[in-house]
Amino acid sequence: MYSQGMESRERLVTAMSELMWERGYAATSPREVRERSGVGQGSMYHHFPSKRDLALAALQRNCDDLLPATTDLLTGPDDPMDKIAAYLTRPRPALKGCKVGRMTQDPLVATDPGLLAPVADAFATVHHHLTVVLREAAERGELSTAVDPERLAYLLSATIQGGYVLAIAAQDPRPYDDACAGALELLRASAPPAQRHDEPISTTNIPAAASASAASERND
Amino acid sequence: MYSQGMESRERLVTAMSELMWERGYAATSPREVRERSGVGQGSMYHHFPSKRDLALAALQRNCDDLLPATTDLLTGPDDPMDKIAAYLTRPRPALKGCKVGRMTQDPLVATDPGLLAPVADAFATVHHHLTVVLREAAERGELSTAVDPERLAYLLSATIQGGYVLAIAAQDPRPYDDACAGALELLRASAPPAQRHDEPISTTNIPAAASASAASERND
DNA sequence: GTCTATATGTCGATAGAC
DNA sequence: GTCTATCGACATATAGAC
Repeated sequence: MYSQGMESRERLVTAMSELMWERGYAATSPREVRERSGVGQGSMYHHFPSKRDLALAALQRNCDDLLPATTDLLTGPDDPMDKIAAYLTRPRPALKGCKVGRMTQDPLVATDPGLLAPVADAFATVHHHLTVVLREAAERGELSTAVDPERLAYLLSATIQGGYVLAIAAQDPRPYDDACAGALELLRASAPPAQRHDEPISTTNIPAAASASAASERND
Repeated sequence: MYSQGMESRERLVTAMSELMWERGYAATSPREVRERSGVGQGSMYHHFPSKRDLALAALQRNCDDLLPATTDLLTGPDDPMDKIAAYLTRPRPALKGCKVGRMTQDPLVATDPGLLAPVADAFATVHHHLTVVLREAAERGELSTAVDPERLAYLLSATIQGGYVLAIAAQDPRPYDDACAGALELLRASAPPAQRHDEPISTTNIPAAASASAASERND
């Protein structure tokens, strides 16, 4: 139930949004949406002729919720490697998974091009920005020029998405935090020796990732 | 429908196994299992008192199907970095996803410790073997000693699992192939200069990953 | 072990009054 | 725009004969 001032349509999208994150698309029923939103059966089908229409609006909403923060960060004025580090260590809900990425594992979404489109667009946008920043970092000698920035960009997105999978399997955010921390350290370790300004090579006393995943509720 | 010689119980597990991969647990109905297995209603509930019991058997089966190949590879006699390379470039069904990892995205599985256990065990086993091999590689100077092998092991598993997410979103195996290829190249690029015996540093003419994901049907 | 019949609930949607 | 009533189909079993 949400505040009375919120319009029905808005409440429906918000409820569907949350439920798709918590349970996925196929597993979310109109009844649950009605109950959580406090909107009646008639109103619901007035605003959205089918469950799929509501899901499309909710999916779009979830993408719009997550993308701007990432885009702003990656296109900001900071040093490229600092932006990569910030992207990889930003707090994320490791045990809840990604509002957007999770949708790819729902067969009803993955086989429906219309529903998959916003998800594909979101990942394509992140990939583009990551590629640009990684290329800049390589040009400054802050990471290896032996690996294609496009590939590295896919690697970083995959690390985050796969980190969720490992964390949920283990019911522990650590695999997520470790995967992201490992990616960042490996990027830095690949930098040409002249430019390396991080810690001396050592296998002991590696600081913990300070469980970035525990804190906030950002995502992709 | 499967061969007549197959026992009912076996046919049920096989059908459930396939359907859980294709559609997930929540979205698979007893009716579909009956139809695909050709086993009648009575027989089904004779062998498995509930859908969950059948799912547990199918999940166990999927883990048993995938683990041995990985374990054999990683504990084999080859050079550590060769084993890592083989693990990362092994053909996998990028657009179908992982039979085991996919289960973490099904809310009904993720919130049921009994169902999640075989999944958690499978990932823990892979993580253990990867850690051992990565540590060996680091000791031989074939990759950076600046990154904890445990973290790298999580990174590699996450790369594969996240690669599936990106490939399905894009409906194209390339993000999967690129993420894995990028991880391997980055590992190699991180090796101390003395031991690097791969290609000279260059940003052009990087060979394609030869779409490993298209070929076979191995998975995790 | 396998079969057919039956049961109870929910899904996703439609109808039509207000 | 919102309400209540209703619908046919399917989900997840259970009952009980063979």
